[in-house]
Amino acid sequence: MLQMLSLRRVKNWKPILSEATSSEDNHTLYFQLFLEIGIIDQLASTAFESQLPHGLTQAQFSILNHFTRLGDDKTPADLASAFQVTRGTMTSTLQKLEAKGFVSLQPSPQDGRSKRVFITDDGRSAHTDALKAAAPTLLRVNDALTDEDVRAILPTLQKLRKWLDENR
Amino acid sequence: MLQMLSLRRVKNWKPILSEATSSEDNHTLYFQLFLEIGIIDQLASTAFESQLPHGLTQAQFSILNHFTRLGDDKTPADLASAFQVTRGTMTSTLQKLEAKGFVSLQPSPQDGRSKRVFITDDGRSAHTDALKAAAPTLLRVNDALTDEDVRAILPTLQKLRKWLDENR
DNA sequence: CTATTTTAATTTGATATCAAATTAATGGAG
DNA sequence: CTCCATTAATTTGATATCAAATTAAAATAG
Repeated sequence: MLQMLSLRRVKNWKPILSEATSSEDNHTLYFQLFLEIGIIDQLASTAFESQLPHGLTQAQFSILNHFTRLGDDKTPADLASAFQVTRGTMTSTLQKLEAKGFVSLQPSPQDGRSKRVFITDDGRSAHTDALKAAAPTLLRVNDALTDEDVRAILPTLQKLRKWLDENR
Repeated sequence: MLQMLSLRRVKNWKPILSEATSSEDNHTLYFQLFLEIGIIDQLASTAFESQLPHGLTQAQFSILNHFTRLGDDKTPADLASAFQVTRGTMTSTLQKLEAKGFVSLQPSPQDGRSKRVFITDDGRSAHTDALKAAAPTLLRVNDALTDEDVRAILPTLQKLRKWLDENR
């Protein structure tokens, strides 16, 4: 499937030595985009994780965050799919969260193979603590970008994210 | 690279505070920005890494890419700092690259404790192979974004990346 | 109904990474 | 010069993750 998209069939393709609109190939432009995004993600993730309370990893925080927004009562398989990790990884992450008392796992009434995962009151509280801890660091980014900067680029990033999510 | 340990794994995020103060608006705006960036990075990295030739990991490719962009003759400590990994991790990654013949490590003439890392001709060639392998996938993104979309957001992303890099 | 296939969760073995300990070399204070 | 603190790289032990194998239950085919 990917092979069908040879260079010459892609819209906006230009010969390498063309001076038409840019000194760089399209693929270089996109590579640059993903390189910037990758560096930003790495720097931001490192900063964020170092502030998480209760010994939470980002994986653990992400699950609490998911539950507070979209509700709990999910299967481990649901969560593995939502976060795009293997079920084995989700088994491990949920065991860590359960050991901390932040989620509760119960057998599924409908399916003897399955389980249902719920967030506990302590889990909700830990999630709130994490958001509070992260806020000051997030707000420091105001030294680099204005709100208008962010609002100007968010729609394009959302468009890209949705496309990547639907075309993976 | 960071796998699930990342903001980028948090899908379907929505602001908590619909009636927030401007300060709270701010932090949710920036949280949303980093979530979009994180998800994009995760999806793009997964797609990219699966196409890498020569058994290159993303960490290994990143070093070859760094050398072709910014020049080689760096110390392992320089590279560890540039990529925000520990020196132990960099030791390991460089050993893998050296085993493949893509970099060469030489004792520093100035400092008996230190080494200098160089990219080899095979390393440059592997880097080119990787870019060629990735190009078709990168260009598919043209289905989601125009070149103008990308050129419009790149300066803001660069500004953010530079600020994060200088303020970590 | 029984046998087979599929699915859910877990376990196992491998790898990438980190933090902390170790080794070796440098540089500075006396 | 000698001793001590610092620095560069590596090693070690731990953890998060993945792919593949395993176990148990459900769904399906005959």
